[in-house]
This record gives sequence, C-alpha cells and structure tokens, in this order.
Amino acid sequence: METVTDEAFVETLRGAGLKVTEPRVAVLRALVECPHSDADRIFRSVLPTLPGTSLQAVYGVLAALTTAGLLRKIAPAGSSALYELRTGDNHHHVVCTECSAVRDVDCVVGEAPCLTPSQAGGFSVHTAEVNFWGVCPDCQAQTLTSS
Amino acid sequence: METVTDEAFVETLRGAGLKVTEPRVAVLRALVECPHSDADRIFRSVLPTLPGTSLQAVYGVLAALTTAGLLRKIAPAGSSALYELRTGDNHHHVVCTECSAVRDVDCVVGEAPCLTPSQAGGFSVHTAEVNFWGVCPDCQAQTLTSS
DNA sequence: CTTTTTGCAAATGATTTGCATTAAC
DNA sequence: GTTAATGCAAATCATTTGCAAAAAG
Repeated sequence: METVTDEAFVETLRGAGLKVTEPRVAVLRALVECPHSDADRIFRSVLPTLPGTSLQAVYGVLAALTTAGLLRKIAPAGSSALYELRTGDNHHHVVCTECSAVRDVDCVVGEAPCLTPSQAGGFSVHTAEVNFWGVCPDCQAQTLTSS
Repeated sequence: METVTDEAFVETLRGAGLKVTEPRVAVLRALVECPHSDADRIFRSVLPTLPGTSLQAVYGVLAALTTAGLLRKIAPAGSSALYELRTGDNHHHVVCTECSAVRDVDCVVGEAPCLTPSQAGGFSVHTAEVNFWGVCPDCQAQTLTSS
C-alpha cells in the first residue's frame, strides 16, 4: 500500500533545511494519509508509530513544518486548526457543516475564482482566505435516507 | 452625539421577538459605537453602564442576539471572535496584520466579488466566507515613518 | 560536540456550561 | 405567575510556554 516512501519525506525535510526526525516523518505520513487533519487527529494517527509522543510534541512538529513552509495551517471559523501538505498553489476549502469534512476547492473561474486584490478599503492586502460552508455528498445522502 | 436612541434598539429587539433588557440594549449600543468588537471589548465597553455585569453574561447576550439574527459572528483565523451589527448584506472583511483592525469590504466586482457557488467538489454550498489580510492605512503610515 | 528537537507539565486565553437569582412579559 | 435572561463560578478545549533529556548533524 505504502505509496509514499519514507525516503520521499526525508528528501522533503532535507530540502527544507530541517533535521530529519521520526516524529516529523510520521506527521508528514499522517497528512498524506489523511489531509486536513487537526493536531489531535494527527496525534492519534502517529501514536502507534511513536509510542512515546504527546499532543504537545505534535504541535511542536506542526509549528516547525509550517514555519518551514512544508505545511499550510488553515483555520476555518469555529473549529480547531487544520494542516495540509498542499502548499504550492492557492486553493480554497469547503467545510461540511454536518460532519466537518474538508475538501479542497481549486480556483476555477466561475466556480471559485482566486481573489487577490491589491487594495481593499485602503488596506494593502497580501493574503486572501476563502472558505465555503456546505453539506458534503455523504451527509446529503444520509439526510435523504433519514427523511 | 447619541445618534442612535435606545428606542431604536428596543424596536430592533422587539422586532426579533426578543425580550428587551438593559444588557442587550447596552451591547447593541456598544456595537454601534465600535463595530467588529470581540466579547472582551464589548464587556469593557458596557461595564460603566451595567456595573454588575460579567464577561460571561456578555457572551450570553451575544449568543442570543446572534441566534436571533441581529448580529453576525465573524472569526478570522488566529484571533478571538468578532461581532458586527451589519447583517443584511453579504460583505467581507480585511484584517490588519499589524494592529488587528477590521474593516468591511463590500462586494465590488473587480475588487472583492461575491462568491456564492452552489456547487463545489460535490458539496452543496450555502455560505461563503472571505477574509483578506493586509496592512491598514494607519500602520502603513507608521511603517514609512519609522523606516 | 553543538544546536535543535522532543516529551512533558503547567499555564494561558477564549468560550461554554450549570445553576440559582432576577427581571421581562 | 411563567418563562426567559442574567450573574457568577467552575469547567472545557485548543494551543502555547518553559525546561530538562535526547537525538541529529
């Protein structure tokens, strides 16, 4: 199954000028297996591999990887912060209001165009964050079934 | 100065089918005087008028008014929740990364168009949240001065 | 060997909950 | 008089901080 080798993660870490450690590789693996995870989910995901770790240690790893630009931290209103690997492009997110599932939304004209205004209300804008809220396919199906 | 009378707030509350109370009127007034306030700022703002109140009570009032649709709760990443009165239209926000000031951004084509896709990645989308991050005019001026 | 990272415990800050008292209607 | 709202204390949740022990380069 293991589609991504540890080697690839080691490469990634070296490339970012970071020391290569077990916890960092484990966190990267967890995020490949399950993108858009919060700190707690990642913690539970790596715990079998790293018996001695703690939630705080995971926070530390996430902070390091985020600072290095390997991860993106996203914080949709009302829930804990999520982390994702995909950092190379500008995309948005849809959050399911029923089950909190998150999916990427590409910047497609007519669907969810990229917003990068340089000026807004006199502010010099450098970042735009777009979040959509809706109901995911699974929860739509469940609603139909249970009605 | 008092451009908005208590009567107006009483009307608003009655119109929403809510009981009219001192704390609720005071919170509405605070938000007229200072839009985009967080719970703590509102608390400090109403304290002189309501000597016996508490931060938790303010949270209670804010929750009630938000549920009734009188307020909108906004939660830009990384800061505490802000509340605003303007609920009748769909607009966005710019947050200053220096001083945390918040300003409304209207939905103007070419600047910050409204995004209301009905479909994204199979989700049925009902809400779109757009936040911009930048530097406000005041902080831009300060940066220039101090360089 | 030096610097960074980890694991842990305790601290912090925002927000929520439970409940008795009080105030609106 | 009922029902809903307030004031308050304690609880919760996500996250950060400080520091000693361990590991990476």
